[in-house]
Amino acid sequence: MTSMTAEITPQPLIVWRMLQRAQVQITRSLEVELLSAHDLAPAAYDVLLQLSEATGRRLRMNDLAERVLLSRSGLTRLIDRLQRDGLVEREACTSDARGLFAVLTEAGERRLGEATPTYLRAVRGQFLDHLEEEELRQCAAVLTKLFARCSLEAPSDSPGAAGVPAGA
Amino acid sequence: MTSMTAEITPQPLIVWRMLQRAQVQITRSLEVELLSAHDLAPAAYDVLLQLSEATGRRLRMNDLAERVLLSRSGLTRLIDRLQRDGLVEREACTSDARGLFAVLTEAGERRLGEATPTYLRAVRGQFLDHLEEEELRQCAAVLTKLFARCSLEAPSDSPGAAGVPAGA
DNA sequence: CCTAGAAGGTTGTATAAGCACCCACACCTC
DNA sequence: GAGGTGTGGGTGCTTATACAACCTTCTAGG
Repeated sequence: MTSMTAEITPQPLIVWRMLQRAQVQITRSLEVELLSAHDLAPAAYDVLLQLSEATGRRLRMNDLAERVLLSRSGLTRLIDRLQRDGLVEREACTSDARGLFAVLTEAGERRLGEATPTYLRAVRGQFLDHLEEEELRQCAAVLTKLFARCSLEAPSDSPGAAGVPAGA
Repeated sequence: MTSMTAEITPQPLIVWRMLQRAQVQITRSLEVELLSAHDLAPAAYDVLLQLSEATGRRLRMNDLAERVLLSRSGLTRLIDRLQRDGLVEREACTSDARGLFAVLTEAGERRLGEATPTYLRAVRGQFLDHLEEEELRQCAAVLTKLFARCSLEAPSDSPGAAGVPAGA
């Protein structure tokens, strides 16, 4: 059993450790698939996805950086790469000369479309498929609670965020 | 349901996205605390922790790399840094001249001891404290299931891992 | 207006991590 | 016991990311 001397890892801590490992391993497997099949890093996929969901398929750099949890400089470089590959473009913001939009291109949309089945397959295969509906609901509840109670920023489409009237 | 136009992100997917964000944000906050208070990156903390839990306070490089989910070269460099700071030492393996042990030093143990309250405070404050016992149990159950059913490698002290006969 | 300061983005630089490759030793077969 | 294969670990190089400093433009106050 886990105890026999002083208990170094109290039970709740183990949950944290498991969570960490699970997340890392799932993410890594996702990364491998996405990279090998579509030459797309997870962060890049995330950018394309966020853009595709945004109105006008465009987002201000700053806004986008927050959504994908990247520093602004990190996003600058990521967009550089995506632009080089023709998946996004930068477009000036007419109402604020400092501002720039990252805009999803046709090619970017296509690439996102190609990659999405891979993405879904990976996430389901490593995660979602192994949970019952009930368990999934529990996860959702727990996570929602965390976002509400910690200072965590919820994803734009989670319950508690704008466009999703929770109980609907 | 969540829909109102075409639902781009089916409900289960949202769980995944929330999980990702939560994990990243918690980890980041943990990193900030650990770095600012103890000049210890999370990976470094993890290494010290694993060593402290190992018998003889030592682990083979390869073994350690697996436990902290780092590539071998990544671990080589991390141990380099920790060794430079006097927190671990390398020690030859008598039974296999190729092998090396990473060994926790006194200083490393001390540093781990200092950092642990910070670590615990962060994990609890961002995560554990916000969940009821019941929710925690649900999380544990879900994660355990994942480790069992996916090809994920469980942490050494989780249920399902070696020295831990689940029900004990 | 003109200036002070804040905000949006990019650039310089540092760091951690991974992959591919390399060397030394171990094991196995003959 | 000599050669081939595999394993443990380290090195060279590339990459993604962060932080800090920077430039430009916007906004407020005088």
